[in-house]
Amino acid sequence: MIKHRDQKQLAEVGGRIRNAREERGLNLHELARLSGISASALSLIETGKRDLRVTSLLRIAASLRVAAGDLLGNREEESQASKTDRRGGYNLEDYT
Amino acid sequence: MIKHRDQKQLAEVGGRIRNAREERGLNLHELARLSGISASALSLIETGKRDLRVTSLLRIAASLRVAAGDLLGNREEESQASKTDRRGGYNLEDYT
DNA sequence: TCAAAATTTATTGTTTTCGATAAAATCGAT
DNA sequence: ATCGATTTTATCGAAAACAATAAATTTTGA
Repeated sequence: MIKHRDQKQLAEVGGRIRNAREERGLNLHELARLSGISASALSLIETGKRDLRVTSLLRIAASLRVAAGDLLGNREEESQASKTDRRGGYNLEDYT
Repeated sequence: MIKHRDQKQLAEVGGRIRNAREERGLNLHELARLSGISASALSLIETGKRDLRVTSLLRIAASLRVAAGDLLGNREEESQASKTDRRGGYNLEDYT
């Protein structure tokens, strides 16, 4: 199952894929044939229910002729980083 | 195992991660703690031997404070698309 | 040279992606 | 309301990601 903190991001990525696909007038089966990813997997991806692999993202981007980075939301909000760290601004707390 | 046609792309992504990590003076264990991805997995990723999940890429990018799209090589060469297709420039051949 | 640090590789077990398929649900046009 | 197209959801099996750990290798610097 997908971690709660990842869901939002995956839903955003999926939404961008869906937008690009629909802008191009493709249905899931057509994108499946173009990308080599099954329509059922694409449905899960577009609805943010699956954490796809990077090469899958790259294939989808190539099929839709979109820059892969755009699907990740490249020009978006910066997460505010903690300021309590040494070593050039890095907080080496454990990941949580 | 990773498909031959994906290796080059993954190696490029891995190389960009490594560059960003080294620019920041972090070692694999430190990035592991920041990102929640083990150092051994990071080694495989940086050397292009593992097809990481999108949320892993996003966590690495956040840890390194790099735009995730930059790790995918956002400003790169365009793959020349085939010209033999209907439907607004889409070639619906099977994926191979 | 030598030793510590960093990275790579290997192993094991768990979880997840993914294709294939089919069935259920939703949507759209008539 | 109905029919067809599209999308969603579920199930199965195979392949792969991943954590944890440890061993091997490479790099670095004293």
